[in-house]
Amino acid sequence: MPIKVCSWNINSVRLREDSVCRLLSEETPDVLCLQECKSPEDKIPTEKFSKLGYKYLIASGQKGYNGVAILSRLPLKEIARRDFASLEHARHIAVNVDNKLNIHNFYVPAGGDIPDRNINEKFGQKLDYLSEMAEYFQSQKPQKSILVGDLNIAPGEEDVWDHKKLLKIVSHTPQEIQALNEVMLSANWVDIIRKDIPSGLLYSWWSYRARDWDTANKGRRLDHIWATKDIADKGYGSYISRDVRGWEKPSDHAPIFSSFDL
DNA sequence: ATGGTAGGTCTCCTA
Repeated sequence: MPIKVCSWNINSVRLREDSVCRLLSEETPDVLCLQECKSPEDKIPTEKFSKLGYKYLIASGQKGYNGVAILSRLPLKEIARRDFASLEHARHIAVNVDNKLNIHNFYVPAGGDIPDRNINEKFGQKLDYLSEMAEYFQSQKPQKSILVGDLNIAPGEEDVWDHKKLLKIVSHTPQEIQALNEVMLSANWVDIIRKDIPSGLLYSWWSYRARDWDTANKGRRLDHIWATKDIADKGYGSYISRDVRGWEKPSDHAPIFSSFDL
């Protein structure tokens, strides 16, 4: 049986509980990885998710900011939660799914506005976070693993609406793209979304600030699904549900999907 | 060059 995985920055799981239910009903992923839950673990709603068959939830939460969670209809076991860059932020959780594969769910720091760590502390924290991710995976040598989440970096020219205009904008600077590449090389991760959809513009995020996000289409591909090389060939059928960005009271991110035939 | 919108710990912080 293939396992269908979804990653979605929900921007408040409590405000968008019904949107999560709608996504689960319409897209039926086996595992849903959420970021920016903005909720302590014990205040994440569970009842409606459970009624839809998603009985397993493992989360790392905090009040007001950040927060990651994994919802599943297959059994989950927590295998890690780490405080990369010692920020004391809830930005990582890792689980084993049904003894078949491991999933790391990340919410990488956005990094502030100015891409210079001497002026902007947040940019430095983002780079540190990424280098500690790389160190971690270098020592772990993960296998049969998936890494998903809002990595807050759009690495490719076709992952942003204007490559040249965005080169100095946090999320698309060469420095961040290099740091993300180091993470990728640390465990031979393969970008499954781009393996399945190798060319063409592809976005998963559109700012709330655009007057008409759909027409302007100034998007970025900030959300990712990677797999270790040993199972990369088993990944298929990736897609991004752009329609979800147009739902009532939307998150600024669209959910992304890949399936794995394990 | 600027400012635009959204969410939560809500006149301030984060994205």
